[in-house]
This record gives sequence, structure tokens and C-alpha cells, in this order.
Amino acid sequence: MKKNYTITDLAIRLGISKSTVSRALKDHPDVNMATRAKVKALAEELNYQPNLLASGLASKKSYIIGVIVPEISQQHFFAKVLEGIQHEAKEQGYSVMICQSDECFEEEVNQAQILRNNRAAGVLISLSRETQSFKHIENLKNSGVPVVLFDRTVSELPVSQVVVDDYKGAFELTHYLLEKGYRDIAYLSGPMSLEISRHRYEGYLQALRDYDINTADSRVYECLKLSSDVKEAVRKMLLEPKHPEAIMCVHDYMAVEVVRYLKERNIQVPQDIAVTGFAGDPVTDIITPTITTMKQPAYEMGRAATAQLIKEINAEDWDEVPAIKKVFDTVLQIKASTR
Amino acid sequence: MKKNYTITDLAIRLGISKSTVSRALKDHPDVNMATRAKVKALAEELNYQPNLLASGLASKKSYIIGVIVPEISQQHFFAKVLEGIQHEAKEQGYSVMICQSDECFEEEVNQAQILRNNRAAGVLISLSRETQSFKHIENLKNSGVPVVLFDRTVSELPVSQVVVDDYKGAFELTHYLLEKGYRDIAYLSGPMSLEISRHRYEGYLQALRDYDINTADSRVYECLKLSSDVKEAVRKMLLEPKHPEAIMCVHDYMAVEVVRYLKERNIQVPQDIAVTGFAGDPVTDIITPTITTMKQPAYEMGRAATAQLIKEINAEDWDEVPAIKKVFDTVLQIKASTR
DNA sequence: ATGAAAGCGCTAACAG
DNA sequence: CTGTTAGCGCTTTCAT
Repeated sequence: MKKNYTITDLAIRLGISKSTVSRALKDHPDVNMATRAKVKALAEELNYQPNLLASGLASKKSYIIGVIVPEISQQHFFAKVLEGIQHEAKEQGYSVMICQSDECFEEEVNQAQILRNNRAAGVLISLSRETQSFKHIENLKNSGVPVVLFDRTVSELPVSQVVVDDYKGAFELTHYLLEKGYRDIAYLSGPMSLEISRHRYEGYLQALRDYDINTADSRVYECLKLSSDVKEAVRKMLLEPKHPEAIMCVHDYMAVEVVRYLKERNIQVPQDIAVTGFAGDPVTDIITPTITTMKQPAYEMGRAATAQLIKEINAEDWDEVPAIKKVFDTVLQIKASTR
Repeated sequence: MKKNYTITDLAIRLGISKSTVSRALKDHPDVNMATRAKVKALAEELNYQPNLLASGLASKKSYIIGVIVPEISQQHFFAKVLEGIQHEAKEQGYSVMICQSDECFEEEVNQAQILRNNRAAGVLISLSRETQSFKHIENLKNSGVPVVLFDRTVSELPVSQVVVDDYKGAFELTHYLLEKGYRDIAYLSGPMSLEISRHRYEGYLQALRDYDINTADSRVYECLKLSSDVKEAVRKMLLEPKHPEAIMCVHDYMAVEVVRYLKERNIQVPQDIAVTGFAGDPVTDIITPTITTMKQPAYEMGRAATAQLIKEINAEDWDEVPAIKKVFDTVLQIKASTR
């Protein structure tokens, strides 16, 4: 088991001081070309590996970006955002520490603390569906750790945010259905605790209103747990005298559930009932029928959030970089689940 | 912006020494109950947060487990393994630092180094498809960082491994097809650079041999890049005088591609050609027809790999914990893509 | 049961 | 351009 060499080791072998070694290694300007070369050569030879704990401790800087996402295995969106985050971070010399809250508030708080204790330079968060209190976010900021929220955010929070225009997305999607002649459009909402759920719902409502449709009549179901809630909601709809002409879902994975359930019940999509999703998950292209959806630019959101975070990390000396809100547009993808 | 309190701050306010505070905080046995209580109370009050960089540096210990996966957005398997890893790690008091190699060797080496420089306590790796050299893994071990490989491993490496019996899985799957009467079974392989690809291929071959089928005749295509390779391979098959009765795919995502392409060409699955996958990705239940596959216990593999890693981390004082190889069985899931 | 002191590996003034 | 000197915040003998 080989020893891990330190700058002191290098210094001794070269007969120079630690500081010079340290400077040489990080290409500090005022260090003689010759010595720099010597140091680097030896470092290479001995396979010197800097101890980032030590350097972080001494410099009070770190190159780790923490990320907290609700989950990664159900929603392709998050996986794709992570890809964007990692690419942007890497390009700017940062590493990424990914944590999952499992949609659990307590766990989110926990992860935030761990990230903070590991002295992450900054943290990116997409809120769990349970999150209603934001002390953990304040704590981070108060400790000097910049935070950028993405996708699942809370507008009022004084932190930068990277989102999609959920209201507009849902509005446009509903509008599209209305133009196509659908009138009786049911809506499967996500948990109203999430701002994005509320925004999408609002967009849906407004579009209906623009068509003078009495929204009081429209069927809206809030689905918390996945599969069971969705099936239950659809089952109820089908019991009513007249089933809806279309079912809008707050998320692709719900739309998938709906389509599967309708198929099970031998109801044709879109002939009998149309279905739409939201997110642009690849699965919407795989299922039969393919599902009309609103694509979110996940990868770009990840990059943007990270770029902003790093900006705040760097600017931190002169504190108070204004919190920005970056809003991406969604793109309507018309597929076979609507006609 | 609040100050981050240190144990020194606590010590001064309580009029006791740093060491006592340190001990009290980590429930060291020989520290008076009363003082311990006082310390903890103050820590709570001031919202003291330990600096893990400092403690890691001083103790030469860390509670971070590094993970390197090829990617997370395409294969549900990896996302699920990560879930298992995180749960197990959390239960044992570890945090997880996830990195993606993006199927790129250079990046994998890079991430390994970053993890090492951040003094990860141990590292879990699933190899990129490019990886042919293993110096980065030796480097980790040589630096005293235990490594456990999972899924994409290399048997010869002297490190613990957590895998599925790929040979057996493919063998059984092929056997199942043969029993069902299929004889002309084409095979879409993954990159032969990966051991799992080779093992699955071997299992396929052996099953054919057991049925006295001339394997020289069987059509095998190695697919490297996803979509294009798969389509090309299937296109070729269809140009031949007689198309295969079944197409086995090394992975569910390939099977999905195949099914989509066959549908595009108006070829019935399974009536004209049967298709099978491997992994047990949820998408195999969503696509029409649903795809027969071999389920891998991803979550359990994640947990097992992590448990083993932590065992090695802890045992490390008395070095040379024997490297183990944990082999999980796969489960055949018969669905609509075969009859 | 507690304190003093040394040091983990590195950075960063400050001198020269 | 380079060396000296202090720490960063915490752990850990070794005394007491």
C-alpha cells in the first residue's frame, strides 16, 4: 500500500519550502519556471494527489456542488437535469455530490445539512413534495452557501430559481386541446403543495375560462401517491354518466398510468378519451399510443442552474448578487394520444 | 450572515477545553454526563455544525462513499441501484457522492481521482463500456480506499464484486425460447468489451448448443451505439431470405428499439418475430407488446455492494479482507413479446 | 473525567 | 521569486 505523498514530502525531496511547492502546483504566477517544472515533474513521478480536505479547510473554499433531488428513478426529467448539472460543473472545475430526498422533507433537511457540513461550495435543490418550510435553505444561505432552486421551487424565496413556465405550458396545452374541439377536459393534478402543480392547474383553468367553459363543472383530481390514486381517479370518472373527452395529466408518468388503465378497460385513446402528459419523458414516445406532452428542457435547466450557482459562488466576496429567476419555455409535442 | 461556530467557540463559552467538547459531541464514554449535556445543549442552541473537512483531516476518516456509474438517464437499472446504495449508506451513517462516467474511460479515471482526493472512505464502481485498463482501481486500493465493483465488473480484478449471474440469466432466457419452439434465434449483443455482454452471449450460445443447434448459423450482432446500430442490425436481418423467429437483446433498451422498429415495419411481435430484453426495466411493461425480460435485483445489488464496501472500510485496519463475489440470480419475466 | 499540546495537509499573509 | 509563520477546525495521545 503506497504512501500518499504530501507537499511536505515534495518540498523535502526538492530542498525547497512547502509554500513554493504549493504555489508551483497551482500555477501561481510568481514562481520561477524552472522550479515549477521541477515540482510538477516530481509530483507526476510520485503520483502526488492533493488532499482536498486539507486545502478546503485551509482556504475555506471547496469545489463541490451539492444537489438535492426528490428522486431519480421515476422521472427521467431529474436524471436529465443531473446530466446538465454535471457537465456544466465539470467544465467549470467543480465536482457534484448528488443526494436524493426521496420526496421526504426530513431527508431533504438532512441532506442539506450534510452538504453544508461537508462544506459544499453551493447547493442546487429541487424541493420534495412535502417541503413547506424553508429554514434549511435559509440556513445554507446564512452559512454563506449559495442556493439555486430548480423546477420545484417556491417563488417567494429570496434565492435564484431556474424553472419552466408551468402556467404557460399548461395553458398552451389546454388551449391546444380546446382548439381541437375538446371541451370536457378532466385534470389530474399533482400534489397542490407543489408550486408547479398549482401553476399548471392555473394555466389549465385559465385556458378553459378563455373558452367560456364553466370551470366549476370540470373534473379535477389531486393525485398524491402514484399508481393507486391515478387509477382511482380515472375509475371514478368512468362511473359518471358521461366520461370526459380528454384527461390532462400534470406529469407524463401519470399520463402513462392513465393510458394503461384505459387500455385495460378497453377504452380507446384518443378515440374515446384523449390523454396528455407534461415533461417530455422518452416513455411518451414508447407507449402506444404515444402521448402528447409539453417538453421541458431538462438538460439546459441543469446547466443554467449550475452556471448561476457558480456565478454566485464566485461573486460571494461582494455578497448580494441579486437572485435571478430564469424561466424556460416548454415545447408542445403533439403525438397520438390526442387527435 | 451567521457565523459558523466551532468547537473552540463552544469550549470558550462553557469554560472547558476543546477536547472535552469534541468528546462530548461524539458520545465518547469517559465524559461526565453533566458536561456532556451542557455541551450538547449549547451546540443545539447555537446550531453548531461540525466541519467535516477538519474532522476528516484530523482523523483520517471520512463518511463519504463515492459511486461511479456509466450513466443514469438511459438505464433504469442504475437509478435503482443508486437507490439501494443510498439507503444502505444512510442506514450506516455514510453519505454518497455520485459521479457519472458517461461511458467514457477517461472520465471514469477522472472521477476516481476526484473521489480519492476528496478522501472518500470507499468507492463503488460500475465500469464504463470503454474501460479496459484498471490502474485507477488499483490506485484507489493502493491509497487505502476499498473498491467494490457492481454489475459491470471484471472477474479477474482482486476486488469485491456484486453481480448477477449473466451467463445463467441468458442461458435460461434462451432455454425458455427454445422450449417454446423457437429455433432460429438472433442475438443483439452489447459491446463485447464488457464482461457482462460476453457472459450473456455465452449463456445464449450454450443454450443453443444444448439443443444441438448449429451456433455457427446464428445471427449475432454487436451493437455499440444505441439506436442506429440496433436498427441497422434488424434491417439487415430482415433483408435475409428468412428472418429469425426471435431476437434476443442484451438489454431492455435495445429490445425497446427493436420492437419499435419492427412495428414501424409492420412486423408483428410476437407472431412474426419474438423479442426479449434483459434487466427488468419498467418500460418493458409499458410498451406494446410488453417485453419478456430477465429481471435483475437492482436495488438489492446496490444495498449488497454498499454493505460489502462498508465492511471493508471498517475492517481496513486489519487489511486484507478477502474480496468476495456476490452473485444474484435473475428472474424470468414472461410477457407479451414472446408466445 | 478533563486539559494541554501536537498535528492532519494545505493556504496565505508577510518578510525578505 | 522564495521561505517563514500562522493558522483552518478537529482528533488524539499523553498527562493530570
